[in-house]
Amino acid sequence: MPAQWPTADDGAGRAPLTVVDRIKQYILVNRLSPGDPMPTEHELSDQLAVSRSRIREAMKTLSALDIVEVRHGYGTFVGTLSLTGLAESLAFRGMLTSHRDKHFLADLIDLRELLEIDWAPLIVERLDAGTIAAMRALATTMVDLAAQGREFPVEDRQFHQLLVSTSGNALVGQLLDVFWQVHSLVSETLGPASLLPETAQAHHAILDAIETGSAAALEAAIREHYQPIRERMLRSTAGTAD
Amino acid sequence: MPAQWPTADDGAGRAPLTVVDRIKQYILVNRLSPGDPMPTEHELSDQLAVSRSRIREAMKTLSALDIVEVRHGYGTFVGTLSLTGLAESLAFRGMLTSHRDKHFLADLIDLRELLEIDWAPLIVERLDAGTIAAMRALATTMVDLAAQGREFPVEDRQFHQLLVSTSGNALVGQLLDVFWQVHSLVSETLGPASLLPETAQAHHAILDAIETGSAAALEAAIREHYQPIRERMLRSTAGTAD
DNA sequence: CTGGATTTGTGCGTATGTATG
DNA sequence: ACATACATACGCACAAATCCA
Repeated sequence: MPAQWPTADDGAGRAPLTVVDRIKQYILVNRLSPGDPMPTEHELSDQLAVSRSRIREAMKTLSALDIVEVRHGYGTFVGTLSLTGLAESLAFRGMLTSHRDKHFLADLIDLRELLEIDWAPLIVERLDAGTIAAMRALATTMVDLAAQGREFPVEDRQFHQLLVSTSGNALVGQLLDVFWQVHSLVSETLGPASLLPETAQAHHAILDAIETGSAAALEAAIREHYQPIRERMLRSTAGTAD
Repeated sequence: MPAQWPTADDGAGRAPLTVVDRIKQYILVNRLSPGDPMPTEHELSDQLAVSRSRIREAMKTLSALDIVEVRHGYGTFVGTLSLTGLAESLAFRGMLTSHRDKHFLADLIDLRELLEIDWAPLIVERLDAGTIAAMRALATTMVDLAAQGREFPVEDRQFHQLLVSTSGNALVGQLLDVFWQVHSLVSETLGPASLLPETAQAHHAILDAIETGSAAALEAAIREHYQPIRERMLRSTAGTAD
């Protein structure tokens, strides 16, 4: 089946399509899936009748949104449509505004807490024993690391990923993971972590609540988990009054 | 005050910074705010010692994330850090996967409903009379348009923006607005709208519930609002079995 | 309103680095 | 080790848009 190439003028609406839009159209019309190879820059340049510079700039836009993925010296492929762009954008917003606008981090934490609590009833009902065991192991590792004064980003991130994996809503899982990344990045700029043992222990408390089978208990445990994080944030912003 | 320019080698970690990162650094170090002018491409090219093509490609990445905003023939400015990139990315994901993967739209609707319901207690408590009046006017307009068989995207979008404006959480407001845009774009590909009168009337029901002062009533009204939307989606996906 | 200056947008040629086989 | 295909990078010239005197 020959590839179909979108034209510059889009039928009815007479506004000429941008190069970015025409490349998106190409992917849609030819029903490509994530991972499928894209034409080379040279071929795109020929088929769309624009210079390679424009193709490259369009590709930069598309790869920033993970619509395409460029592999140096190899080729270009349809991207996985992940939310890396959102993570970058939010992280930068946090860095830029955390001086004067403390709302951002607070809003971010509120949203994380809110979304996890939303799934509490489903979690106590459907989280399977295997997942719980894996989370328990992560929590134990976190406590150990905290006792040594070390942080535990990988374990924490995976713990929360597993927690909402029950929801069955892929979008909320990806969103929460992005929020975790942003929170992690931005809070690094607020000085060293604090209250590590409390934070680590809170994960055990979450698992305990799940095993009681009470959604209300889980909700309370999740709220308590975010408490030391909030305190640290408030103290940091109080200290860096510019 | 002279501008500070970031160097390629970032102090400790000896991995050379990318052009994108160095431009981000420039914004951060010089404490620029959204709307502030950026150096010209030529000046960036000189100061960062890379060609203008590279600067332009980096700018494309940054403008895709709304970190900078480029105005043809005028200049480049620090962007508003909006979530337009997320909207584009999600919209494309929806277009690409809505054929074989019906989860996406369903997850999106679930998330919208969930987040609006989260704020129901706060809404019934704090939404002021002026805002309610404005929303009532929008709902009336929607019903009128629906009676004529016309759609009402602008009114619907603004209605939901006002609904969550009470939350005080700017992030959730922006996220919900993005979800609205994505939902609107993707559902266009599922054929013409249906159940317009029911959908329009549901907005009046939401306001009625708010005026009763009961969070539970509001929650129920919000759920009912999303019901015809879900039905339409299910019927569309059933009809387009590829 | 008309230039003219500034700035971004576009096109092209060429050389270099990088991955695959 | 070599050849090929591809992405990366640079520099220049000109077009188009915007602003301001």
